[in-house]
Amino acid sequence: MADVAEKAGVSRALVSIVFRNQAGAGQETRERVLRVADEIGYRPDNAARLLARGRSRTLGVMFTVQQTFHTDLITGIYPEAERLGYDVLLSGATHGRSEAKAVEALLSHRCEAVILLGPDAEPAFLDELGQRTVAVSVSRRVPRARVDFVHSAEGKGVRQAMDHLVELGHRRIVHIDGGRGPGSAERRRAYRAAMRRHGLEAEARVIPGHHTEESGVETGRLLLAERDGGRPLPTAVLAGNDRCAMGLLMALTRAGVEVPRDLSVVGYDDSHLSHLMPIGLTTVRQDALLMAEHAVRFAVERLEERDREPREAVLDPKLVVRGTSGPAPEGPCPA
Amino acid sequence: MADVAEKAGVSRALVSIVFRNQAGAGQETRERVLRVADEIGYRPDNAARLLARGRSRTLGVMFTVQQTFHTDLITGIYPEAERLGYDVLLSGATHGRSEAKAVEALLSHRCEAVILLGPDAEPAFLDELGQRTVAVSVSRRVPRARVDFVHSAEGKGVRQAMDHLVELGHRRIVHIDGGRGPGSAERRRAYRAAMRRHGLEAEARVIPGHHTEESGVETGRLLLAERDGGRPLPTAVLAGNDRCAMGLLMALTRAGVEVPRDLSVVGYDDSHLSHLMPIGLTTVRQDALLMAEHAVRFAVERLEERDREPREAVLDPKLVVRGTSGPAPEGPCPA
DNA sequence: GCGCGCTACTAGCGCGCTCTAGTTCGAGTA
DNA sequence: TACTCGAACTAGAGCGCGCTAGTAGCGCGC
Repeated sequence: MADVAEKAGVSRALVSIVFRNQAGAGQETRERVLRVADEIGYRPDNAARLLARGRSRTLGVMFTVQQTFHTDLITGIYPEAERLGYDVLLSGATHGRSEAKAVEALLSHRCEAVILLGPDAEPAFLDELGQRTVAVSVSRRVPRARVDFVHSAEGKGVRQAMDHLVELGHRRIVHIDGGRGPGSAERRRAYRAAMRRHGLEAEARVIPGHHTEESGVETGRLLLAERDGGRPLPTAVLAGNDRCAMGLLMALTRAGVEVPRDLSVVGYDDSHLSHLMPIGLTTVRQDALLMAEHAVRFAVERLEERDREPREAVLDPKLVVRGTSGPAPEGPCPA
Repeated sequence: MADVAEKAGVSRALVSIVFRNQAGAGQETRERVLRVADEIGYRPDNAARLLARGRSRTLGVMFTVQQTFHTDLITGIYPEAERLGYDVLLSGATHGRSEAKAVEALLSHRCEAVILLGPDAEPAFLDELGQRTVAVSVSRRVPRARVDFVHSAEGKGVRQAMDHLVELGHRRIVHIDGGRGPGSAERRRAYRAAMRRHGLEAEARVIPGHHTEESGVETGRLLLAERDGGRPLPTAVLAGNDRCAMGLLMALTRAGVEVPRDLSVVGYDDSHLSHLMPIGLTTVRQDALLMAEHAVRFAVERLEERDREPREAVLDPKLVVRGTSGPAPEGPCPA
């Protein structure tokens, strides 16, 4: 920077002004400074910048690598953050790199706020984080923590899916649970409520699982084993999310079960996996772009107005009917 | 930091020593400092740290959101970087956020080296980047640029796939090209060579495409239209990558073409999509973990020994036979 | 001629840390 | 006793910027 200043015949402060696009520099000087900087190959150093100005204007995003829905969200986070003048830093939680570690990395890089995509951490951890900094949780509700929250109305999504299935004549509808996964608890509750509402309480069954393909495969195996033991297959399965649904489909199709003729499957997320299936996965769409925008806006607004209370955004999901759901094997029989 | 120092009754320098785990502090003092820091809630500020020590020990990783293979790579990058004492910063290229922008973000955050996952940028850009900093390209060869390079032996992978198909009796084998995608040129070349080697030169056909599901779908439509126009379907397709293969499968299966009975499909990458298909995608596996480790090691070693020449690592891929490849419809007929 | 306001610019402190070059002190050695 | 030496600790400069408070110069109205 000093070099640029000298070569352009101005002071460092002036160079600083030019690079911050601040008023107080003549047009001519401005151009000269930029030209010289380009020649020398000077680019402002972010670390020093952050240090000097106290604020980093950087949002940290923690996500789970492999979760395709998260990449959809990230795609939406970048432009919205840029629009509001914020930088974005990504930190992935993976096998062997815990969420805590990922978040720690973000904080030590001076992120002013953290956006957590489908966090799986302890509520206590999240609350503490919320006290320490501005935090937004996407997809996972954290009851009493000081954390903004963006999610889709899980209940509504599940209800739409269930109504769709019941309308198709399904009665033996099973739900694969998402365990501690984001949204699972709400989905499970909504499933139970829907079964009750349709008078299918006796048929209700929640199979424990989680939001991975493996879980779907396992459940598939379980159901097949039960069938071989005499218990009939369910006619429809509401999976915990798309990945789980995909695993289930794989296991069933391999065993000769035809979807949707023998059994219907509904996923959740409408991650870009959904339309990959040859027949297309019927699923509940969450508007990732909109969720991302809300998350960013919440973070930024809490940043600019520090004592503001955390808020909650609930977006309406929408059932997307594709090829994996069809009439119940027994044919329609209105309950 | 000053607060911690004061409260612990030591100098700031000593606190610094403790937090850097450096020799020069008594065991007792060390514990006291850490305890006080914890009480106050002090955590060292990375920006200041970087600034002060001149080196950031941070690797930047540019990846393409949505590319599942990249997430596989990232999973491998984190632990290896940590092992070598480096921090990792992620920056995604998405729709509307160019690779240049993503890289710029990394550099301005003081990354010492950049690892580019399947970069799609101009060779000139990459070369310039290589001059400016330590850069490693994964999957994409950059002819004369000052950039390390990690990839799998595309030729070998394609050859294995082609041998597999020919062995199954296929002769009309089509290749969907990956356009400018990483590895495409090599794969195309190897496909042509394999066809020639098997005396199928006359049957060789490369359909332009790229590494996305959409491209696969389009090609599927094209082939079906051609069939309806009288030109027979190929008996096997070697797709540019897994995503393309998935799209193709979707299009074909929807139209009633049965895989692998009517047509075999082979992908490339063995991204975690591959085992999702009900019947499992036959594909060429690239060892993401190993590639990630090499990339990190290259970057670090060039960092520690600055005048070292860029290197190239070529890893052997392996054909993974799953359900989408089977005997040619006409039955085996050794060429 | 004077003060006024305005634009274009500058000096220099401080952000939170690391690091070099010390100082202090007690144990070991001749 | 006089010294060396290493371990434990400290003072203070400096990393590359942003920012506040200021100065220089100029046209303006009275």
